[in-house]
This record gives sequence, structure tokens and C-alpha cells, in this order.
Amino acid sequence: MQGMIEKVFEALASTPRRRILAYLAHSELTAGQIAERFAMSKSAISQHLNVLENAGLVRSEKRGQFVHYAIVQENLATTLNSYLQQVCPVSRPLMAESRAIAETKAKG
Amino acid sequence: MQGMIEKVFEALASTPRRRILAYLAHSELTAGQIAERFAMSKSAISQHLNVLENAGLVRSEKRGQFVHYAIVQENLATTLNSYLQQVCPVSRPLMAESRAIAETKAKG
DNA sequence: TCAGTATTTAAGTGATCGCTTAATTCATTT
DNA sequence: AAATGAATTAAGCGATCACTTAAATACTGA
Repeated sequence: MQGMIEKVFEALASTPRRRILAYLAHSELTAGQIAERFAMSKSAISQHLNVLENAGLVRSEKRGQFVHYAIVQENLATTLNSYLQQVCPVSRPLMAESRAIAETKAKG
Repeated sequence: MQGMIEKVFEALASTPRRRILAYLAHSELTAGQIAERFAMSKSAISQHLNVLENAGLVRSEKRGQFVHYAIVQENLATTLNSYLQQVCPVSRPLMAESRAIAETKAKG
């Protein structure tokens, strides 16, 4: 496993990791807040977060005692869309959407 | 692993399987034709094709001695797109636009 | 029917994954 | 400094994955 696409699909292959991303979709959360929602040790969550961060799907920032995690929507959207475009040209409309997200984020 | 989304992401987690999909993007191929392109046994390719078919990403049809495989673009596109919508809510307002583009393409 | 080709299925094996508990690091509070 | 709390890192273990080779199945043509 080396490239960005590989890392992203590897990260998304896990149901707990996709659920973590879903939780982060609406707001930034600390590692502990995420862990609270899962029937799984904090350690396990930390390991999942590491995989997600390594794939560029989340970013983390330590503030005092807490580590805050946030989704990196742009990377998820552009990776999936570019793969989709590569494999099924039918999906071209998604590109416009992806571009629009990128522009929205750049301005805001 | 049960739902469709799980199966799709599980299938896409493998680099050889993504390469198989890429090969099938341009034309239908037999199992043997796919296997020729990989430094891997026919058996392994058959197993990968089984995973992809089980995820609804390819369909197969036996004609005489050969089994022809084809990509199911729609399932790939709609699965990734719907997941993206779920996780990147920013993109939701743009769906109407996306749909409009798709409809324009369908008509023209 | 027999031989040859295409493909799948079965069985086995090493590598990786996903978790656990325990130990560690870092920040805060007293 | 000592104790507490948040989070990561380390070590280990069972389960699953991704291959392999060998056997089975199915079709074709002499």
C-alpha cells in the first residue's frame, strides 16, 4: 500500500471507520467523545483515527489535554470522484459537484 | 459484513480488484483475458471476480466455454455517491444541480 | 468417449487486521 | 511533586485475507 487512493480505500474498508467519519461529518469531536459512542476501547478508536488521518480523511489538532478531530471533506470527495471518473465515465456530473465543494471551502 | 455499502467498500479495498474494475471499464472481458494481465493465478482472479460480483460491481454471463465479465457502472457510481452525500453534507445542496446535469445528458 | 481448454472450488498457509490489556506520554490541578 | 485524566503506543492474539496448488466441473471438438 503506497498511494493516496490505496490509503483512502483501505481506510474506508472498515465499518467502524466509516461510522467515525459519519460522526465527524456534523461536528468536530475529541478522541474521547468519539470513543464514547462505540462499544470499543479508546485505544481501538485511536488506532482507527490514525488510519483515517494517515489517509488524509481527518485532521487532528491538540488543544491542551484534548485532541480534536475533524473530517477533511475535500479529500474524501475528490478521491472518490476521481476514482469514479476513472472507472465509470458515466459519473461525470459528480465532478462538477466535487469542484463546487472545493470552491465553497476555498472561499469559506 | 452484510449491507451493500459494506460489500462495495470491502471489494474496493483491494488494489488488484480496483485494477480489474479499471480493465472492465472499457470493455467486457472473459475471466481468462483478465487473468492474462495479472501476475497472479487464474484461481486468484476468479476469487477476486467473485468478490466483485457479490458486491454488485460486476456481472457475469457464461457463453459456451467462457465466462464474460462486465462492470456494473451504475452500482459503483450510486454507492459511492450516496456514501459521499451522507458523509459530506456540504454537497447536498449541489445534488439538485448534479441531477439536472445528469438529466440534461440523458436527453441530449 | 476421450482429450483439451476455461473456469471454479477446495484446502492449506503466511501475512495482515482489529481488537484487547497494559504501559507510556503529555497536560492539568492541587 | 504527586495524582488525575486524555490519548497514544506496545505487545499479543484470534480472525480474516490473499494468495498458492491441486482437484473438480463444464464445455468443445476430434
